[in-house]
Formats: sequence, C-alpha cells, structure tokens
Amino acid sequence: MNSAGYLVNNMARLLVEVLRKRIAPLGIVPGQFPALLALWEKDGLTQKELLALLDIEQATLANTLTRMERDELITRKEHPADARARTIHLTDQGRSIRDSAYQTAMQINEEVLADLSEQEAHAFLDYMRRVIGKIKDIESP
Amino acid sequence: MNSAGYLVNNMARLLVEVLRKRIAPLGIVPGQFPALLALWEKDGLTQKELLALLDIEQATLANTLTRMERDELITRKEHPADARARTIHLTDQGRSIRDSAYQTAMQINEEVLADLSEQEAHAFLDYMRRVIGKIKDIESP
DNA sequence: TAGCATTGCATAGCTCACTATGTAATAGTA
DNA sequence: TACTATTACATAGTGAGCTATGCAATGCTA
Repeated sequence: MNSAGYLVNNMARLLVEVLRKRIAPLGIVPGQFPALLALWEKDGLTQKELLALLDIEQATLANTLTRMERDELITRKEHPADARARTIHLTDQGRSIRDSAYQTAMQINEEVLADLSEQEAHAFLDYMRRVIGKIKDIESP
Repeated sequence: MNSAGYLVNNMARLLVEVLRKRIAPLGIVPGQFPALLALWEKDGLTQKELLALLDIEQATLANTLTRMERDELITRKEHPADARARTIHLTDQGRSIRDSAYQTAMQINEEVLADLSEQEAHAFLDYMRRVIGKIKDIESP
C-alpha cells in the first residue's frame, strides 16, 4: 500500500472529497469545476471548444454539462451558424459563485501543501507534471 | 490548470487507465486490485476484516466484492460462527493471476517514475504521504 | 448535385467512488 | 427473558470517469 499508484489514487480521492464538502454550499460539485473555470474565463463556447480546454472525454463533458444545466449553472443555446453545435452560457447563478469558488479552491491547495516547504511544494508540483508527461507518452508511441 | 488539486486528479485518472489496460488481459479491473492484494496475503477474511485493510467505504467494498464474485475471482461462504458475516475466498482463477498482477503493477510504478531520479522519486512518495496525512487531518479535529 | 465522409453532440452501459438507509443477526441490559 | 442497541452486510441513488455507438447536420467530391 505504498506504491506510487496507490498513493496517487488515495490522495486524489481524499482531495476530491474535501473539495466536494467545501463547494457544496455553492451548489456545485467537483466535476463541474474545470468547466466552470473555463467558462468564467470565456463564456459562450461550444462544447467542442470547451472540450479542447479540458482533459476529459467528450462524453464525460456532455454528461457534466447536462447536470450543470439541470442545476441551473448554464444554459445551452443553438449555435447561430451550425445546427449541430450549441453554445454554452453561464447563468447568473453560475457567474455569481465565481469568486467564492476560486477562493475555496486556492484555500484547499494552500492547506494541503501547508506541511511542505515552499521548495518542497514547488518540487512536488514539478514531479507531478513530469509524471503526467511520462504517463501520457507511455501509451502513445 | 496547474493547481495541486488539478494535477493530482489528472495524474490519478491517467494512471488508473494505464493500469486498466495492462491488467485487462488478466480479467480484472483497477478497483479489484486492493482487495486482491489483501486476499493474496490472507485468504478467508470477512468483509469487515478486509475493509480494515483498505481505504475505501464499506458500501464500495461490498459492491466491488459482488463484481469480483460475478467475475469468478472470489466466492463467499457463510461464516461458521456469525450468520451475519461471510468469509471471502479466492477462486483458483483469482489465485492464479497473482504473480502477473503484481508484476504489472510494479512495472507501471517503475515506468511512470522513470523520469525522476532515485532521490526525486523518493521525495515524491514522501511528499504524497505527507499531503495525504495533511488532508486526513484537515477534516477531522 | 447526389452521395459519402466527417463532425458535433447525445446516449447507453460500464466501473468505482461516495452517502444514506435497510435488514438481518448478535450482543447487551433492565 | 424481552427489548433495545449494535454489528455485518446489502441496496439505492448520485457523481464522474471511460468506451462504444447513434444521429443529424455539415462538408467534400466525383
């Protein structure tokens, strides 16, 4: 129970549950976070454009967007030029939680790294990026 | 998209998909791995005993065990002394994949850490353990 | 321009995590 | 001993990821 894989998985699960608890009052769930971050930056994207900004599969995003629509965080409008596509727009609700959500996320990041020195935290992020890079080219020639 | 939380989550998802692909030929899936590891160590545990060895919730384990039974990796027998409990036993199939599974997991761990030096890899695991420890006491006084 | 290929998105079905709750069986106690 | 509490496990329902597949609209080309 000390392998890298086990630790990574365990850490991710614990983290997502912390995030879930902290953002629950805002009426959002962890899976909606990446899409919200992107939409706070730029509203009115199509699903395809949004997808290009996120590291998830198209089907996962489609389902997440459906839940976000149900939760009244976004609306989807028909694309003016392409009837297959729809543009995605934040509701007032979706827009209004931006600052609190950002703050919550930053706060959690700070807290969980608090036992590492600045250098250690920096190294930790660097290692993760390198490991992610490595995993990505393991299963792609 | 460079926060610790995002990186951890991304890394975990990538890793689990690598594991999934590599162990598919053995007829198992990533969620079954921790339970298998424990049962390879000691067969015939009750669900409660197994649960104590794993970092998942009871309901998650119950569902995982049901899938493992369906996949003919384990069988469940009535407990000799307590009719509420059942003991969990590996099938021949479940037992036979042990070495290949171990090897696959170790191989992946090695590969994904291959771009880190020995010291870096060691530090990386250490940081993860510390972060995990920190997260655990964030939401418990 | 008719037909085929591609594209954008949705849906189905799976895993695997969670919380909440139900159901027996066992244990403890008035 | 008859209740009540606790325990062991199962089930229901949700989120969030995945692959595979479907469907309609668009684009390309013979």
